[in-house]
Amino acid sequence: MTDAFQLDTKAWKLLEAVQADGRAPLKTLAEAAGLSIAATAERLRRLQEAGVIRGVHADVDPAKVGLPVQALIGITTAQPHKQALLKVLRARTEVLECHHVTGADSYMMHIAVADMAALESFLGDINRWGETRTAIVMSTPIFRRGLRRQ
Amino acid sequence: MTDAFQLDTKAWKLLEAVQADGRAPLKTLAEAAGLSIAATAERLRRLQEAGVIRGVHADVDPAKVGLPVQALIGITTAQPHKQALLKVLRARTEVLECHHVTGADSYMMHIAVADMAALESFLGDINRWGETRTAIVMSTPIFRRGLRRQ
DNA sequence: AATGAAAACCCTTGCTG
DNA sequence: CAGCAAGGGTTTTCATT
Repeated sequence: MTDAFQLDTKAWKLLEAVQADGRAPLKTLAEAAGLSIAATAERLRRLQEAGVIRGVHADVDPAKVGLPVQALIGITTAQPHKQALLKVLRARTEVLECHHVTGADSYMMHIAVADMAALESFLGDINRWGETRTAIVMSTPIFRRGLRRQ
Repeated sequence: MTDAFQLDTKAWKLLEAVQADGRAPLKTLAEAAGLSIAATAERLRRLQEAGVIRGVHADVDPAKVGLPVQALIGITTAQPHKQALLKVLRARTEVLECHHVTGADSYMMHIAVADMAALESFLGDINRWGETRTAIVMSTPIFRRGLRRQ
């Protein structure tokens, strides 16, 4: 189900190229991978079908659209409340990402909000479901790095 | 410098469309935004120039390329060691993302590794720079959700 | 800023080696 | 998988508003 896909050098070069620029024309990706255009199109199609490439998405800067404050929030919730909490989190546009994790926290999430008042309000709302721990993001020195061949 | 960009309804529709499918043809994006193809291309160009769109990237599933174990790691480091630690983290392909945060932790990072042995080895290496706290990611119920109009 | 139309470029398909 | 060619789409450019 979640098995690793067999990737040769050309597949890795192709993945690196399409991670770097998802809108690059096939011609450019083909040159990067050392493949013909037709072979590149076919490989891309298969990588997507296999789920190696989950999608291609524009990355929008939260700060540029009015959400300059980011935070990482952990929340400890009792098992019976997990589903209700998740439903609430899914409904809140502030939540960029949320992981179900081992340890003291049940969930760790990454949020972006307009200002400290919005953060306070968000925390007030979710505190109903458990105790939270919040770390404000000051900067992001390593940002969503593409996967490379080990 | 990091000022919010003025976005009208059509710009938001365009952003939503290109976040949903970064490789969609201009024709499709244009229909989603209610613009002509030429106007769509021009707006996309300006959104990228302004940094609202930071890039368009293929999203590769770590599990499918041999990195099925993910973890969120916090590390507490004394100020004089921060630069050295960051240099190490940048050099390690395991690190997907790393935030400089407020609170007890200096950095919070998201990593993907091949197995528990690789996680143990990674932690052993960075423990030289400070105390770490590790949460294993069991699942990711909310994954890199695109930004929507508030 | 937006439009429509022309020109340039790109992608797909089918074929051969 | 490469190369080629034909065709149909797509993107870019540009004159116009």
